[in-house]
Amino acid sequence: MATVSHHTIRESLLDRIQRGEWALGALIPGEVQLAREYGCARTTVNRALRALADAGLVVRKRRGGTRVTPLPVRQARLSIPVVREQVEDAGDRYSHQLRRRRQSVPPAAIRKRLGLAARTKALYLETLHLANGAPFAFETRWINPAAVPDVAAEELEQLSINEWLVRRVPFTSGEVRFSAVNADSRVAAALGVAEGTALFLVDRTTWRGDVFITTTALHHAAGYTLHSTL
Amino acid sequence: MATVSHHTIRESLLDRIQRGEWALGALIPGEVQLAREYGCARTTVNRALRALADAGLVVRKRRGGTRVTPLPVRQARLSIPVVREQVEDAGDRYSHQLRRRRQSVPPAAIRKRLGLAARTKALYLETLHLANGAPFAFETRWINPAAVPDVAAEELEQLSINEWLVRRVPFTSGEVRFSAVNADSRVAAALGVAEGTALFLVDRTTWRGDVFITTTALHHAAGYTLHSTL
DNA sequence: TAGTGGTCTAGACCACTCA
DNA sequence: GAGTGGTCTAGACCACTAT
Repeated sequence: MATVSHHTIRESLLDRIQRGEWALGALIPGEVQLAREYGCARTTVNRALRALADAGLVVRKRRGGTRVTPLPVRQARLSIPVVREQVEDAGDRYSHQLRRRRQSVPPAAIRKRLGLAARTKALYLETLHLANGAPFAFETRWINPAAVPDVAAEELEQLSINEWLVRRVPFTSGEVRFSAVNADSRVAAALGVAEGTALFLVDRTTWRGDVFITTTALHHAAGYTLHSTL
Repeated sequence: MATVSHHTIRESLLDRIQRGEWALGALIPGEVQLAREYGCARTTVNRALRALADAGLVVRKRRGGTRVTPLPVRQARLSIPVVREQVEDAGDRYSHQLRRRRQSVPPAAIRKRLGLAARTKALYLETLHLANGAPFAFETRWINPAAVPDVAAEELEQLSINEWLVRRVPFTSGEVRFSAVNADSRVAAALGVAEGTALFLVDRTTWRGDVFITTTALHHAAGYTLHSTL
């Protein structure tokens, strides 16, 4: 029997969309109709269409049918790996240095983000990540002490705080922000670049339920590129 | 009857993973087992698990079972909208200026990327995108003339080339790169910032099948931030 | 070779929303 | 009210791979 997989149908529909069989914003045939066309169960067509909808290529509405997305907004999926993996995936040797570690009262902006009471101390860490011994990224991080078990200093020699948290403290949601900044003197010194150099900054905040866990700023060395396919 | 939806199961499993019921890398019960536990069809459990796998929280292998991802690599989904929408979504008024438009022989790097023969001319465009009249992003773009129908200059007064291409020329695949660069004199002048200012650069290349369509560099004004949830 | 996930089917009922 | 997608079920067979 002619096996018609949801992959086949997905590819076929994608092709038909891209060839312009249906205009942008136009209605495409319903699931029942397509199932007849392709000679398969409606479930199979449904799965193919759901995949296309996930990819943002069609928009589906009950009773309203399925339409080609009017203005195709392509989505890029970025994976945000642990720094060590980024370095090792590039074929480089990873190492890290804990540069600073203290308990202190965070600045107001951070305190608010971590949901701490005034004058409460939090854990502050500065880590330098290296690739083949050269600075790769400079990380500053605040940790909500109430949300995270104690970290022994010795542990941080083995595992960067970055990876330690990923392994030990699960989070339920998070936010990332990417931007470009000129290196200030402190970061420039840490990364060994000239002050003012454009750096790729990744800001991340994570929490579990409604408890903030940590917020971190990762300044990547000059030339760093984040890429993805569309 | 107690309706057990794949959403319910997904949430429940997510919760159990996040509460640490299974260690990182540990095997979780099979689909049949879970179906019994939740009192539903295997198909339903399957769908929930597939969703978790898509999100990168579990890894599934035939015969090998389903495991909690050893090192959870969280994925961020970024949508890359048309510049106009970015501006308008922020509540600003969008406008654009076509600053330059000429046919010329592209530099070797670009020529190679577009797959053009030596000395072939391509279309080069410079566009300034504005938000409330202030520079928002400066776009330079090379277009493979063989892949794209002629663009009349008048059309580009109505629609930026960015949006014109999205609407008129479907593509099948693409690549994006994000990085930080110091503004050179030309870009600095266009955006009205000091030379050396850190700018967020988005490089995009798209093609249809194996024909290159266009490659573009979008320099965003200082302070631009791209964000996403994890 | 056996066990696990991957997938398809045929049928059913539901939920939403457009006319 | 009716048509479309959303989802669940029960059963089946297949494909991969760990042992």
